[in-house]
Amino acid sequence: MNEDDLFRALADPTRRAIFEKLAAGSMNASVLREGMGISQPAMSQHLSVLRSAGLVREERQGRFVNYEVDPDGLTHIAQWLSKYRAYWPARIEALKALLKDMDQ
Amino acid sequence: MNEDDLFRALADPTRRAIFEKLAAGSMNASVLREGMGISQPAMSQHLSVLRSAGLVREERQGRFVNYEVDPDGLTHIAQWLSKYRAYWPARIEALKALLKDMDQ
DNA sequence: TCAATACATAAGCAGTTGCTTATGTGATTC
DNA sequence: GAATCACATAAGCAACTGCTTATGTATTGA
Repeated sequence: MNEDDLFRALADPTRRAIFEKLAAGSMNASVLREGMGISQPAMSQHLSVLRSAGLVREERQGRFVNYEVDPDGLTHIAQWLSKYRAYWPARIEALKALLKDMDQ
Repeated sequence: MNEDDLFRALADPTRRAIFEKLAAGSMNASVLREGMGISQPAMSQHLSVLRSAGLVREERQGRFVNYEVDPDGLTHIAQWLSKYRAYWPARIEALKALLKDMDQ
């Protein structure tokens, strides 16, 4: 779970779509695959990449494997991003709102 | 300058190193290449990728081309990240500090 | 226990990536 | 204006990626 794995995992649009879908709520690999237009092994491989990047974690439930967003990966990106805060324009309203949320 | 270009640009460790070096201060491609162990064309190609991703911008100065961090790319990543704020653990102190900086 | 289900792994392949050397293009300097 | 310097582009190539089909491995239920 290093920086390289993280950015490389997010570099693929299909994996970002999977991640985004999981962010809406945890689900198993089969449900996750619905409407994505890829084979079952492809999904399994993508989930493996996301998992070793720390973006997703799994929990076996019977013969299903439930996947959910792992905050660790997101935290790592936030830390990477924070290194460059000197370059952020002051007018990022969305981010300001985010910070206010975090103060609660 | 879409999301795909952004994450794909950051997926390469050499490009992240270039970006990090530029974050410490703008400089031209030759100075940037010092100690990086890649050829001049390789550097030119990396800078081209970073530029079309919106992470870096250039300004010709005589026969030199000065490169600097483009805040647009970072803003875009921050926006992407903010979509998943629901999953951030409350204890991200670094980010909290960042937010306080931005309120000024 | 045997068939079915959910998922992972193996193997192979076409397309992409990052690098190199070679060459082209502006800008400067003599 | 010819040589030089800073950088970009072209072409080619080895390595990597993301996909497929085929097969393996747990888990469940009849």
